[in-house]
Amino acid sequence: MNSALDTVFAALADPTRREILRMLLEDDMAVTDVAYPFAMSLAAISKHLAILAAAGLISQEKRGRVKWCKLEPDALRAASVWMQSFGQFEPVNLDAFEAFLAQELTPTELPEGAP
Amino acid sequence: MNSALDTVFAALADPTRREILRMLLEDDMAVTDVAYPFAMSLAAISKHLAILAAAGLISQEKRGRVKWCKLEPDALRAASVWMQSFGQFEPVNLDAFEAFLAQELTPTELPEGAP
DNA sequence: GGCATATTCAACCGATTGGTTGACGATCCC
DNA sequence: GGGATCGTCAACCAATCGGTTGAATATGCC
Repeated sequence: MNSALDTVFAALADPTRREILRMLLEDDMAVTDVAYPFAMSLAAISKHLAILAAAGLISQEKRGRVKWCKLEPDALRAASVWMQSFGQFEPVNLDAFEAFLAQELTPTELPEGAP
Repeated sequence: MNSALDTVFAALADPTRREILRMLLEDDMAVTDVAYPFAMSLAAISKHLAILAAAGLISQEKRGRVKWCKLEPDALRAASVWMQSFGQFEPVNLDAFEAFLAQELTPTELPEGAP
């Protein structure tokens, strides 16, 4: 029924894959460079990347010989929303939050740069 | 190394287990009652509950014959924090967010984490 | 052309997962 | 005591997972 959450959570359940995501948080990387710090074969990393891509957590684009991997953090949104529905620990009303955002951010002061 | 996130995300990767958590969000339940809506054996549900308990997502307390299952949403906190570290999808300044919360919530409905 | 580099494919392997069934141990209640 | 209810245990099964190795496919470079 809800296989998007299945694949996202399953992808996040492996520490190698979480570490890959953490690495991609800093910058886009080629498959070989992703594999370098890990004590496993390139083929294994290639499989992990395929799983992350299937979950939508990364995208892959081939330029020439090398395939670049890019983090797609939006794929975490559904999972995050699901988790927040249990959120006694994150008790905010999302509608109110979005209203807050809409009112707080002027067109010229984008979120990251806000003083 | 980081097996807490492993077990939590793995537990969340199964739709049956997520549905169980959703049910427990409404109220504590006995094992038999948890199993009732599912088209699978009681033993299967018992295993799912053991996995959720091992991940810390529920607690189980036996009173007489019946074993009561209780949601433990705090176990989601570590996973939620991990996910938010990727939080381009949550582009808001956290300070502003907390200010919003402080202003929006009356003192009687403060979240547990509020200062 | 020919070699090196980047990545995947295919076959295999052992361990784990999600499910079943049947037997079993507790507990409640008449 | 004895039957019904609650839940787990143990053994089994097919499918999936995470990894390996070796061959294959592109692509870049001299």
